[in-house]
This record gives sequence, structure tokens and C-alpha cells, in this order.
Amino acid sequence: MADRTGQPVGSGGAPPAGRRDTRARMVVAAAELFRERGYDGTGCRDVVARAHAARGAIYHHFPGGKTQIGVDAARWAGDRVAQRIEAACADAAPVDAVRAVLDLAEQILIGGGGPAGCPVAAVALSAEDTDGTLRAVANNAFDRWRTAIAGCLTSDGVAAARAARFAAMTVAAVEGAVVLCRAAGGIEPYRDVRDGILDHLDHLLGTVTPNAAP
Amino acid sequence: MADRTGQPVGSGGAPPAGRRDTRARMVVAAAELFRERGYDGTGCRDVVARAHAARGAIYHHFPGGKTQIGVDAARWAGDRVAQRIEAACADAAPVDAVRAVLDLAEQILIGGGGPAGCPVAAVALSAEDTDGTLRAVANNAFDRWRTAIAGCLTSDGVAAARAARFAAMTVAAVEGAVVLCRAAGGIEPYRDVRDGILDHLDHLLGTVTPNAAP
DNA sequence: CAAGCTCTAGGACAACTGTCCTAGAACCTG
DNA sequence: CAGGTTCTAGGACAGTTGTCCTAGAGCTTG
Repeated sequence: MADRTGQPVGSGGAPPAGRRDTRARMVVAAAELFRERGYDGTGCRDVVARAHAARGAIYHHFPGGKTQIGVDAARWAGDRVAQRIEAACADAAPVDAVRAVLDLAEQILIGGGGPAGCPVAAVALSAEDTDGTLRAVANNAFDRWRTAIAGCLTSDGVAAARAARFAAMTVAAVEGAVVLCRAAGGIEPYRDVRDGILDHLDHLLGTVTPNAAP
Repeated sequence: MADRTGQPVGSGGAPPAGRRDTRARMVVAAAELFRERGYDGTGCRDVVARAHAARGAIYHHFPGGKTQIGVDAARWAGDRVAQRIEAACADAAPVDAVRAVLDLAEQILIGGGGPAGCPVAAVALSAEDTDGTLRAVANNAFDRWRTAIAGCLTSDGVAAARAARFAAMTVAAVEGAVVLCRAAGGIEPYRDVRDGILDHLDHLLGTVTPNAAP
């Protein structure tokens, strides 16, 4: 809803739309649309419309066409989430860090008014990506997320292989919960998935947290 | 590759394609294509081409158009998987049942030559599904899968709420692993996810299986 | 003010989409 | 074989898509 400078994307009803940050607005708009409607379900015209840009801006700012928009949007969204995960994992004990990551996921991917979705997953599932350009970007993001979570656990004494498995499972479960929540039309499936992950974390760390019912 | 009667879909190079099972062939072809290219990435013409059918067959057999093809394909694929999960959960101890489910997932969703994919998830992520018809079918399938897995655990003494969380987490993790494997272009992410789930299962059941390295 | 560059604005185009339509082949029933 | 039903075959159509293009607005520098 707000781009990286913090200013609103569309300042009111019908903004003049003639500033120099068109490219950045398009990246944000594309990430939002991919989240909502998927990569194949989003047209270049949808992107420029939401970004209040002109169609000519597409090939001026993104000579690589739709693919490059996908690359940039997935990279932007993936980096943004990675930074927040890394921040959450840097200065907290594993239990709190994972809890923060799960809250982050609920806030970014599941909740937020509209239906659940993830721009990185959307780009990874693109049908036209024959050369794997888009998938590579998505893979990079997933990798960063996993690495951050795993690192948080190993620094607390969990064995590296076990931490890697937990991190992979957590990222996969969250991405899968997006699909389940889409299908269910609500947030409930995520709640179960999140609590299941926390069950596992409790066992991993050998602690028992109060709000995990038997 | 083979339809529900067991006979090959296309008996050789260019079959005469004039039998009466056109509808069933189209459902199978649609499920395959949705798995490979997603719902929005698959055209009606792709479906009839793979099913060796004529374009007129679309609205003859599916008066509801593409949406109905999606409904039938997701229902068919979802039921098929549900039956196999239920069978695996009916006659085995939880450890073996979950292991069988995970092997099933690897075989159906992740492996199989081409890229990872799931027709049910593809239908759930459709962009045009404004009235929720497609999502309802997908939700139904996910629900059956979860219920079967959870039931297997509760019948072995695991508390119902905990079993439900584990089942939700397992289904979500597998669906998410499909996305991770798409992005990675290989099966490796799934291996970690699967072993993470088995770690959790070991703890849930209080056993220690030999091939789960620390 | 003049020249030059960056960027917006939207027309044009071929390819493709879902949908509907009519013709005729194939089959079943009498 | 006649009559009717079921299904295949593909043409037609309006709408959309990604892409490329030219025209000009707006800013920056001399």
C-alpha cells in the first residue's frame, strides 16, 4: 500500500502521475498484483493502471518486458521479507524469533484484508518462465528466508542439519498455508499450521511454552 | 499419463480420437496441465489438444466452460489423492502411514519427471475465480487430506487438537514444498521438508526412528 | 530562449483467449 | 435401411495480451 519511500502510492483520488518514481511504483504495484492474482493472472496493463503510469513506461523502465517486471517485483518483495526475518532472528532467542517470523507471515502473506498470497510464490509458479529466470529469483528469496531461520536455531545450540530441516519445513508450511487459506477463504488454516510449527519448536528446544494446548 | 480405465490416453502417435470417453480424457488432461502450468497458464485449447479432442467438445461436455473443467479436474485429482491417503492411513501405524503419505506426495506432486506441481493448488490460486467455486473444490480436497491424517494419529492416542495441528502443518508443508521445488528446479527442498515433518512426528509419538539423523 | 534528454501518453499489431455456432460424422434404436 | 440422438470438427467473434512504435510533454543544462 505504501512504497519504499513511505509516501502513499496514489496520493488521493486521481494523482497527476508525472513524477520520477514511476519505476518504483510499478515494482510495488506488480508485487501487490502478483500476490493477489498470480503472475499469469496479471497483465502489464493491470500493473501500469495500479501504478498510475502510462503503458509506454513498461518498456522504458523494463526493457526486458513482463519477465523483468516479475524479476524486479519478486526480488523487491523477497528482499523486504528477508530483511525483516533476519532482523527478527538477529536479536532474539529462537522461540521469540520464530514466533516473530510467524507473526510476520500472518501479517504479510495471510492477513492484510484481501485474500492470502505471496508474490514470490506467484513468480515461482509462472507458466511462461521457460528459461528459469523467474524461478531463480524466487529460489534466492526462499533460500535467504530458510538460512536466516536455521541460523537462528544453530546459534542457540540446535544441530545444523536439524535446524535446516526445521527452517525448510517452516518456510514450506507458511507458503502452503497461503494456498490453504486461499482455498478456505479465511485465516483459520494458518492458525493450525502456525501452532503445529510451534509444537515442533517446543520439542526442538526442549521447552514448554504456556499457550500451546495439548 | 493413463486415464482411470487404465488404457493409454493416446494409443500411439496420432490416435483416431473418436471414442466416447472424451470427457474423462479431458479431465485427466486438464489436471495434468494445471499441475504443470497452473490454471491461468492453461488454455482450453491446450486441454483439448492434450486430450486429442475437438474444440467443440469443450462446451458439449462442460457447459460451464473453463470453470467447470477446473472444478472437475480438481475434484478428480483431489479425490484420487484422498483415497490413497485414506488407504495409507487405514491399515498402518501412524509412523508408517505418515511415511506412506510423504512418499505418495513425493511421487505425485514433486517427482514424476517434470517440474513439481499440484492441480488442486493450481485451481485454488486461479485469478478469475470471483465467486469462489474453484476455491471451494480445492478446500474440500485439502480438508479430506487433513482429516485422514489427523484421524490416523488420534486413533493411536494423540490428542485431537494436536493431531489436527500436525495434519494441517503436514499438508501445508507438502504444498509449500511444491513451490520450493518449482523454484529450486529440483527435489532437494522436499527432502528437507519431509525429514522435518518426520522429526516432528517422532517427537509427537515419543519414538525414535533409526534413519533420522540428529 | 534553445538544445537535448528523460519520460509520459496512447495508438497499432499480431497472437491468443474463452465462447458460441453450424455441419456433419458416428452411433443407437426401431 | 430410416430417424433421431450423441458427439466431433473447426470456423467465427469479440475481448485481451505482450510488444513495439511515434509524438510530445517536462525538466535540465548551456
